[in-house]
Formats: sequence, structure tokens, C-alpha cells
Amino acid sequence: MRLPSPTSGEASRLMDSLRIRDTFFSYFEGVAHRRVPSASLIPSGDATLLFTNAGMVPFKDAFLGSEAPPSSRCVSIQRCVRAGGKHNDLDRVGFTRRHHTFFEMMGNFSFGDYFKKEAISFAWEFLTKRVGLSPEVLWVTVYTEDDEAEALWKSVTSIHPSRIVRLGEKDNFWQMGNTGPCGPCSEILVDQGPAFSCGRPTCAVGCDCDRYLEIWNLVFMQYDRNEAGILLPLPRPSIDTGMGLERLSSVLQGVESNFETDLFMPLMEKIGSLSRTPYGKGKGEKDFAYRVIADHIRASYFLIWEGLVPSNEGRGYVLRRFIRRAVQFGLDLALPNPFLPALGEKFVEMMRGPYPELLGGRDRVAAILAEEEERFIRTLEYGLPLVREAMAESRRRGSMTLSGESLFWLYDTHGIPVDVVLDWVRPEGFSLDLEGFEARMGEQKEQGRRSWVGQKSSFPVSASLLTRPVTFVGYDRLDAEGEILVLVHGANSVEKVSEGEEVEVVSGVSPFYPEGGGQVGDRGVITGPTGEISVESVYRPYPGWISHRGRVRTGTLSIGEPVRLSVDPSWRRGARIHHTATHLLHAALRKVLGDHVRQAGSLVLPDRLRFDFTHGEPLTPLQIERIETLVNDWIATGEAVRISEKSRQEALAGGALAFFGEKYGDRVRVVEVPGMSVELCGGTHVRELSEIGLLYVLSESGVAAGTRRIEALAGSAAYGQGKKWREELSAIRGFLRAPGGRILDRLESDEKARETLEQELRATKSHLFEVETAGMLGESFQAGDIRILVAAVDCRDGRDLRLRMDILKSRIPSGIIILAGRTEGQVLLLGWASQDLEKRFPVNSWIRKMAAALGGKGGGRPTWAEGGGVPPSSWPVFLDTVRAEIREEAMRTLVGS
RNA sequence: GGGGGGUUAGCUCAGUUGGGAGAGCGUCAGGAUCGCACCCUGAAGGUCAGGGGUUCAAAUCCCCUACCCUCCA
Repeated sequence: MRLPSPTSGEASRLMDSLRIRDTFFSYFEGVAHRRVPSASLIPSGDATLLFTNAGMVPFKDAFLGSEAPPSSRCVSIQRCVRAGGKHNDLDRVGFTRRHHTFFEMMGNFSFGDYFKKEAISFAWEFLTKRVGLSPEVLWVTVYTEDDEAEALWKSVTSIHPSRIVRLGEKDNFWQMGNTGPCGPCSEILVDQGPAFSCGRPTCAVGCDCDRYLEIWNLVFMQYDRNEAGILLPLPRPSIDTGMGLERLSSVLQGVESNFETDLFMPLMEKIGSLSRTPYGKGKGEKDFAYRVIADHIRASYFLIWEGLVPSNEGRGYVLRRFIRRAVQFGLDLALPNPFLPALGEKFVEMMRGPYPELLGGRDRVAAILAEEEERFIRTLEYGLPLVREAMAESRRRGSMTLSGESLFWLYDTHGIPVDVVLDWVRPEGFSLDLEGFEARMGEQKEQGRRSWVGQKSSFPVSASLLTRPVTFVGYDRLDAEGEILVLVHGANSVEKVSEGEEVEVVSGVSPFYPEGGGQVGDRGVITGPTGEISVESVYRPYPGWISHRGRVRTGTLSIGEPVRLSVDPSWRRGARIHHTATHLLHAALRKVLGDHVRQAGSLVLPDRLRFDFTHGEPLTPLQIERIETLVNDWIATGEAVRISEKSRQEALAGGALAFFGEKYGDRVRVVEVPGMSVELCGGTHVRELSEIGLLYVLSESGVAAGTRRIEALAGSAAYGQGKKWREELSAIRGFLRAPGGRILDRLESDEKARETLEQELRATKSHLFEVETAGMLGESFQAGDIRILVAAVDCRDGRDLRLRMDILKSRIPSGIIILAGRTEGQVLLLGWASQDLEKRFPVNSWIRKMAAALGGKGGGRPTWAEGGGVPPSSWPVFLDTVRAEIREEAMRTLVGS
């Protein structure tokens, strides 16, 4: 029940999400906005961000001013993933009406173009005129100090003044980080009626409950916060807005939760048909499971489609958690495994309208989903016995509660979620110490956090210090003239650096390639009027920056000085050879193995390369051979490498491989070897393939499930390796005296000969020991009722001694045997007592005593003991002494018993 | 990036204060059978992941490396 009805126009009563998208785009295009396609979920060049989590993320550099926006007015519907953080704990997803890991954010943006007035009026007009929301249900909030915004709401819209509420910094002030652009914001809310209220008397706008639903946030970026925390006015204030497509859909479709919109219902129905129980639309006992699964398949599908694979770290790990959580909740609904591929197929069907490109790669995504699902099921199967063992252990302690420690162990070490454990142990009457578990979990998190902040070294200079980005000239030149703009020593920005110091240098121009795209940063030297720095690594501390890290070799350098920057040509040469070789390798892999192969990471160094790619199984030697041959055939053509800048659409249409998509950027750099490989790439490359020379694949191995790794050498590194192999081979030939080949035959026959010899040696030894020990039996004597043998033999190692012992003890069914093995400079002692003498005559104490007499140690069990020491001055004396003592002891125990 | 667990026969895994490397399945041979499966007897098969250290003695304890599983960031 909802009063009053939020929508006023009949036409919009049943607005499906597709129409909402169209209406949104066409409205803003109508007011001169440029439509920008959704950027990748995986942010490019931003290590601080796990996923694109808001509509403004692709525009971050544009807001910071380090990059030009596609237009001063833009509109987008950006796909987003949130997987943690204060407002979106993964655990809450599925248990509320509105939390998602994957969602789409509709937004309009102004980069120094229009400001508050237009932003407010566009939003109002869109909501009330285009999608027909009734002004009666709308509320707005403004920042407590923002008089301007409140006045504008009153003057440019028809909202009732009593529906404008002022809120504080927590709700209505937005900032990107601790420094940088920020500003007040203004939110538009829909009053869903008292039925949605938490019922508390204090319930009003700002309350956490569902009654006042925030649907659109308008951010007025008008300040730049500097390091001191002071707000300085931005010269060109900007607008960033965000409205969740899922929320707006739920309002416009008159349903109670996002999960009942057309963005979810087909998935809910599919889950319902698989589990044979329909979704209860919020009233079913297990509805939460439907919601979790539907939500997670959306996020997982998109992430995999964008080239991510489940793994045990970083983004891949978040993806793994999505998939595993979905599978886990699938258990609650008794869904038959694997069920994720079928849901994925349904999702593509739903989303093919707005995202036609999703149709490509369907098989690959389905395969990855299925594999991860099966993998988790295996983990659970493996875990069941462990849980049983934990229960048994608890029972032994007389407790029917599994301890927090063992719950943590099951989860942390073996990946078995607590909920799953609970399901298994509840029927047995067990409960769980959840508090103990949470406590251990907290420690773990704290530890992770500490190690994280501990190693994070932040660049000590603000990103806004540079008014324009550093010009990279390294594609064409290896030398450049520049001026020192920033110097860093230790954790501080400094004016001057001198000999021996570790420093970082930023200059306005640089030919140094900064580490990125898998390619290592350049090395070289920076020379000033009075000093020189050797550059050891180069990276981008912020987008658009290039920082050179190294050590001052001679003299001093100061801010403002002119410098000459020179890249080490042989370093760069090795890097570009290996980089182009990587592209060829990638293309060859796809050709030989299939189009499911995608780059999953790469490392390009001057003297080797490493390439990770998606492929389900190990490569056969034949496949590796074919790939290597193909690449070398390509190299031999000597084809020219073409590098060009194109529009993204044009590049993709030309078949370019693009992974981990860029941002909205229209201009992309395309590296093409005609007929062989086309990739979007910012790295440095050879001009002609002949420069590569040759390529050797060194190894192929697995890095994670579904990901393989190839390591290879190209150019002079490959030649050097070939030379090394040749030298080794000739050394082996010389050693084996097998010149001219047939080394394998030679090894084989040698191996056979060795085996024969070993067998013969074994036979001879056992014969020898038979004879030898037969003689030794004569040395044995009877002491009371015990048969005793103490003897010394020459032997090579303990193994020989044991062989003799085995023979001897089979001849003496009851008794004591002590053998002293004389080896080079050492004595090994071995003692045996038959089972019946275990208590009465434990041989380990004798071995210990003898070893001590020989200046060594020993020990063991009563029936079998070993020890060692240095040889006695006289063997006969030593042995006789031992015999006498043992005899005496034997007689005494006889009397005693 | 930081933890936890693992790596022993072809496979699945035991191996308890450090003291003789094991089981089941599989393989092979023999027996039994018209034949097959079952069954009986026996055998082969191991750099205990690799390297270093401690020790008289290391699968076992310590350190390093590689790989696999898993958690946290």
C-alpha cells in the first residue's frame, strides 16, 4: 500500500528499465549533453580503486583538470560494482531492499559549464515531467550552509518549501578524497508512505529506513581542499550527479524493492524454476537467498566478461567471493549445481538491449562460472569430514559448541563459510561460538589492514601541483630537455638534492616510459648543470604524472634547473623487443588455442617476458611448439609495426584486442602488425618485426585456476640463452664421451647399466651379510636366559647396518643384539631387543650408555635404538667391556625377576 | 601486500616427545575359473616438492624457494 501514488501520469505507470534508460539519455541529450558509454568496471590507471563504484569515476581526471572531458556536458549510465566500504557491506546484500554489489548509475555531468541552477532544474524537470513522478512525494535535502541551493530549489522548481530539509556534512557534503575537489550536495528523495516507515516517532527525512528513499544525489563541486584542509574556491565549479537505475525503476514500477523490478524479476523466476519454489516477493522465508544469488550473478557476469577471473587476491578475489556466496546461498534453495551458467545466460538475455556487446564471450563466461562453482563445491565436500572431526573433538571436550578457534580455522584455512558449517552441525545438536569467531576474524582483518597501510607510500606532493600533465616524448625520442618541477627525498618534497641521496624527480617533459601496461619503467640518467641522477625506476604517482626514482650519482640538483633526460638505449631496446614479442605471443596463443584466450597480466622486462592468459588446462608440448614456431615465422616476415591513434569504436571495429577497457577516452593507441595482431597498447614497440630476431618459450605453467603463464625470451636475450644451451650441451657431450649426438641413447644405456649394477650390488651385499652374520652368530653368548650378541662390523651407512640387523634378528628369535658400525671417523650404533625383553632389558638405555662412552649420543625405543660417536682407542677392549656389563645386567635382572 | 594449511608410491591418504618409509585402490605376475568380475598369493613402484641448517640420527624441528588450497587487505 502506498499513499499517495508517487506517479501522476498514466503513461509512466509501468515504465520498464529500458524506457527509463532511453528517456534519461534523450532528455539530457536534448539539453546539449554528450552521451558517453559506460566505462569498464575495472578502473584504468587507478590503483587506489578496486572497481568503478560511481558514475563519476571515469571522469575523475576531468574533474581534477588533468585531462580534457569528451564534452563540457556529459550524460552516462555507468555500471558500478561496490564490494565493501562503510555503506555496502557484502553481508547486507540480499537482506535489504536496496543493497547491491552491481548496479547502474545514471548521471549528468558539467565540467565548468552549468552549475547549481541548471542541475536542480534538469533533475526536477526530468523527474516530474519526463518520468511523471508527482511533486507531492518528492523531498529534497541541502547542505546546512548551502543557502544558495535552497533558494534555487524554491525559485526554479515547484517543490513545496516545507519539503526542503537541511542536513549536515555527513549526509550532504561530498569529497573525492582527503584533498582535491569537493562540495555540498543536494539529494532528492521519494516519500514511499508510512507503510515503509520504521515506525519510530523520529522517523523523517534522513532516517535509515525505507520510507524516504534517496534516489538522486546532485554534487556541486565548488571547492578544492588543500593539504591544510582549507577550502579554496574552484575556478570552474562542476556538477556530478548520480541516480541508481534500480531504485528509480522500483519507484516507477510501483514495486516494494529493487529486486522486484524488471532488472531482477526474470532472474528470480529462473531461480524459482530451478529450485521448484517461486520467489516470494519479499514474503518468502528464503527470499534473501534469491536476492543474493540474483545480485551476485549480475556482478560476477560483468566482471568476468570484462576479463577478470576468480583468484585468491585483489579484484579476482572479490569476484571469487561473489561467486562463492551465490553458490552458498544456492545450497539453501537446493539448486542443482552448477546453476550459475544458466543464470548467466538469462542475465545476458535481459541485458542484451543496453549492452549488445555482452553477447560476445558468452561461452567463456559460462565456463568460468561453472568452473568456479564446481571448485567451491569440491571445497565444501572436502570440508565436510573436517567439520565432522571438529564436532568429534568438541564432544571429547564434553562441549556441544564448536569453538571460535576451530570455526576460524575451518574458514580461514579451508574456506568453509560459517553458515555452511551451521547447516551441517545443527542437525547434530551443535551450536557455534560466533563471538569467538568474530573476534579472531577481527584480528585477521586488523592484521591485513596494518600491513596494507604500512607499505602504502604516498607521494608527498599534491596532485593539483602540476597545472598540466607531464609530456611523454618517449615514443619518438630517447633524449629530452626539461626543467625540474618537483624533487622528493625520503617522505618530503625538497628544494635540492645532493650526492648519494635516493630521490624522485618530476620534470615537465620526459622520454622515460613509466611502468605500465606490463612494461617495466625505463632506466637512464638525468643530467643537470651541476649533477647527475641515475634513474632506476619510473612510474606514475598520479594520472598524467611521470616520476623518476633513482640516486644522485654526482653533484647536486635543484628545483627549476634545466636537465637533460636520457634513456638507456639498450634497456629500452630490450623492453620494446619483448613487448612486441608479447603481442605476437598473445596473437599466436589465440590462433593455436582459440579465442577464449585473453591476456590476464604480463610482465615485460629488457631481458625476458612473462605472459599470463586465460586457458583452462596445461598446454601440450606440441601446442607450445606450434605457438613458438608461429611467432618465429611471423618475426621472419620482418613486417612493419603500425602505430596509430584511432577512435575507440574504429579500433574495436578493426578487431583490436582490448582488455581491462579504458575510460571514455575516444582516442586510443593502436599497435598493429598487419595480418597478425592488433591491440590497444600504450607501450613501446619495435618498428619492424625483424628487430625481435627470435623467440624462445622457456616454460609454461599454471598461476591460478583457469590461468596459465608463459615465460619467454626474445632478441639478444634469446640468442644468449641459445648460446648457453649450446655450451651446456657440448659440455654434456664431452662428459658422456658421446660426440655427434645420441646423447639420449647413451644416457639410457648408462641408466640401464646402473640399475643392473645396483641390483647386483644388492644381491652381493645380502649374500655377503648372510655369510658375515653367520660367522657373527658364533660370537653370541648366553647370559642367564638371554641370548646376547655384541659385535663390530665395517659398514658404509646405517642402511647396511640395518640390513645386517634384519638378518641377525631373524636368526635370534629372542635376545639382544648390539652392532657397532665402523665408518670413516665415526661409529654408528644399532641395538635391538626382542619384544619379550622390551620391559626387562630396554636396549635404548644401553645404546645411550655406549654412545656416551664414545663421546656421542643416542636413543630410540626399548626394542630398537640408534646412536653414534667417535671410534674407541681399542675395539676389543671396548666390546669386551660392553659385553661384560651387559652380561652382568642380564644376570641381575634374572635374579631380580 | 599480510596470514593460515598443504606437497609422502600411478591415485586417495596414514605416519603420535626426531630413531627401520606405510595402508587402501590401481599396475604386473602367479593361483583359482570355460571365460570375465569377485577371490587368494606375491612382486614392482619413493631424490618423503627443492635447497640450506640443527642433530649421533630428520618425512618429522628451524630457515629459504617453488607450487597448490584458503582467508584478510
